[in-house]
Amino acid sequence: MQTEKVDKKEQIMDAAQSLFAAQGYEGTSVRDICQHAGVNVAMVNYYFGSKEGLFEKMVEHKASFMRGKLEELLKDQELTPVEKVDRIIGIFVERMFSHRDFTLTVTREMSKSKRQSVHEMMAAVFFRNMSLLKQIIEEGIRKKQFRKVDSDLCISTIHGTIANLISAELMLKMLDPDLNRSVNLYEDPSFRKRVIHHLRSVMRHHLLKESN
Amino acid sequence: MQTEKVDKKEQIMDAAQSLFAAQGYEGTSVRDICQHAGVNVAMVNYYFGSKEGLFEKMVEHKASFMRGKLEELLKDQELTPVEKVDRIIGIFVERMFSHRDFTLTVTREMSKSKRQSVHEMMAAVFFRNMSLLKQIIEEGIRKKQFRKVDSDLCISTIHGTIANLISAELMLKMLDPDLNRSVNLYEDPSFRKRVIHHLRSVMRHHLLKESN
Amino acid sequence: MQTEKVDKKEQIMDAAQSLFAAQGYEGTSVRDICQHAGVNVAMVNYYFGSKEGLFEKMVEHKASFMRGKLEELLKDQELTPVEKVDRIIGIFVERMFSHRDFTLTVTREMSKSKRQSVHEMMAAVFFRNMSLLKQIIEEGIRKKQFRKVDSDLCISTIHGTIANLISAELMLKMLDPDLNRSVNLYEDPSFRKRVIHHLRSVMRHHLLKESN
Amino acid sequence: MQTEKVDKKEQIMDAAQSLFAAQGYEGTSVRDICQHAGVNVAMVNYYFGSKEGLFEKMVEHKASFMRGKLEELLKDQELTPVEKVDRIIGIFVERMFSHRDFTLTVTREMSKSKRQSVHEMMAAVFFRNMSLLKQIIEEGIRKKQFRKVDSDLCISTIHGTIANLISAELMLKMLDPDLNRSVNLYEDPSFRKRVIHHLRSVMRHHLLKESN
DNA sequence: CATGAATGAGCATTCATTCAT
DNA sequence: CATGAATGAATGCTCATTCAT
Repeated sequence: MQTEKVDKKEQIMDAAQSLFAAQGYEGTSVRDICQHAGVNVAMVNYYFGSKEGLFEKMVEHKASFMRGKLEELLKDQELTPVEKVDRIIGIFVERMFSHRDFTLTVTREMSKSKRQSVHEMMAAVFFRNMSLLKQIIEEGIRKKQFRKVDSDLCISTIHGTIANLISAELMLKMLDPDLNRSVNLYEDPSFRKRVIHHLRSVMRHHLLKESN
Repeated sequence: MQTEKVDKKEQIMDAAQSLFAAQGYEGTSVRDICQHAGVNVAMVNYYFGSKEGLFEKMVEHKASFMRGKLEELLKDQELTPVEKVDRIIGIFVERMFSHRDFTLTVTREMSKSKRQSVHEMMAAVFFRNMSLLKQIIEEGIRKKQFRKVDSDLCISTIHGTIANLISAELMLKMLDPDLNRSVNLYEDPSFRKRVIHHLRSVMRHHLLKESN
Repeated sequence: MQTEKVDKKEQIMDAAQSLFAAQGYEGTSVRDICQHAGVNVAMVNYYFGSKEGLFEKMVEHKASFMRGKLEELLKDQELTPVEKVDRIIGIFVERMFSHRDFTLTVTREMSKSKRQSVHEMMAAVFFRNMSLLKQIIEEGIRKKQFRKVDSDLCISTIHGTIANLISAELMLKMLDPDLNRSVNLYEDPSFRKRVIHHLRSVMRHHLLKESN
Repeated sequence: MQTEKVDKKEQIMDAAQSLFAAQGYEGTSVRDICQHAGVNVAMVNYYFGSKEGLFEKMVEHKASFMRGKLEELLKDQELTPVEKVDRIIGIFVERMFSHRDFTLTVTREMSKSKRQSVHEMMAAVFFRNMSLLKQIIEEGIRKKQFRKVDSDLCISTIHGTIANLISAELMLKMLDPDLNRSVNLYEDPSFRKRVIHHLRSVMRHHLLKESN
């Protein structure tokens, strides 16, 4: 079946994504992935050529969710720069939380020197999204609506805050024991709201010449 | 003899730290570490019991640099809360940049489900420092000098920004090509100043009721 | 359709022959063969039952070139024994050089203990040709034209010399660097002539009671 | 123990030699070799780096028996060229028969294109011995004791005859059923004598201007 | 306290083959 | 008669660890 085939490849990529997130790339064996995906060990090499090929294809496939909306945002003439930043923060939090396995994996593997090509591919995927944010901030500065902030480091602040919340779940729950109430913190709408509100507040205070 | 032993242990931990940072925990073999440290393969198990034991001891040993100064800071009655935050940002940037191998490793391995005990130990190490920062922020709120901000998420913003700068070096250099000039970005004093200034500015705008 | 099938079978056997010669039986994968033959992986098992079946069928099919002329030679009453030996040497050199891939493969695989049936089949193929040569030599001895030579070992000398030239090409070119001039040594008529002349000379001196 | 260590390496090389001879290089697995040698699978990689490394080291180690005596022979001023050839034939037959596993393996693997370095190493090993024989024949020609024969092809005749007898044992026994009497043909002194006598006779008739 | 040798489990990958269509 | 997908066993090799000294 056509659908069957697609399913197997996707099953493998799904299993890979969650196992890579939980155990890291090297900490996850192909056997592990195939067992979770319910397919034969040889299928990974049959479909993806190698474990590394699977990783690359998985990143490419899963990264697609990030593309699209951001470009529209940039072109929208109706929105003010601060509204754009507000929206971009919302999109980032929603997407990175929804795809936290992917976020975790990419964040972690991006800083390794092994597998240079994968490394660069991931940097490029992120770079694309991040440079849009940079353009929006610089647009705000040009329009004199924003202070002359360090746009590159603003990106690290936004992205770093969200990534940190995902990777340091345990520490976060030690700091705020209330968070243990949520069965799944990142799917809890009130937590998402809290994070979005915090980040928007931080950025508004930082970017706008007169704080609200 | 006594010093010899200590040296070898330290050599192993040094080699482990930099290799774990570059290749990850599972991506680094005990043989690799021992070869870099110039010691016999059996030494790791001899001294540390296991590879995992080495990791744990290495984290404990290398984490010591984080302790000390922060407690003094909290007790210092002369400093205002905002001055404390400024100082703490300076300390964090300097230390995390100086010990970026350690930061990278801990950030990455902290989010793995395997090796639960290590996981918890690392969270505890970080928690200790982070909760001091939290106390300072809440002290500022109590003294009506700060807005009623989300202190837990402020910690993620500070820590996440710095960690992001360390782990996403490649993407950062794609955003700001000027950074390629530095041979070693994280040792470059002007870059450190830039980061500290950005973070202090972000936090001051966010925390203080009237922006400077 | 009918021709298509035959073509595909032959394509597979052709690819198999040259790959087995270059890499050995075990060193060549069914996928390799099918890729070179431009057919589906499953075709080998479909047509030949198994890789071993392909090997057997290929040997049988390719061995046909050896049959035919030799029987006529034996029956020819006009030719003297020494003329028959001369001719047989010519035929062997021409054929073994022209089909050096086959010669190489058979020579190599004949001495393996695995795949007993293949082993015996190949020995039988060769035995058939070699026993004709033996009969001719013994005819010469009977007719008192030849010395009482060791006919079995004469066969090894003729066959072994030619086979050695094919399998030790590299060493041969080290001994006589002039041979590097030929792009394809075994297709070079002057080299063939040289080998035929050498072998005829060796055998004439050995067989004939008075050397020419 | 010092002796123990040497023993294990040698045990592995011994097992490798006989299995490579029986099944070919690719047809023999490292597990197979280690099982026969009574050692752990990892020892091959520990001692020899890889299967290929084992092959190379084994060839180098086992080839040593060929060196030594031949050089002495060349220098011996007392012996006439024909006596030298007689002796060299005796030495070759004795050694190649005694080390028929090695002979078989090298003959077979020498003609493969994979593993180029091994290929060249083996050609060099053989070349060394064969070029000595060439020098002796050319010395005989220079001294007008031999005909102007093709010295390069004479080498193929001598080496090829012996190699053929080793690799085509089955066909040989079909030609001369008497040979089935010997439990181990190649260790049977009468067969060795027969082969030596044949080859000396062939070469004497071919080389000497007046046949005996 | 130190080490080279050794181990067995596990790794990613490839194999010849078979299956469903 | 033909095929792309799938399989389980085997491949060479590396791993963290242990052992004998």
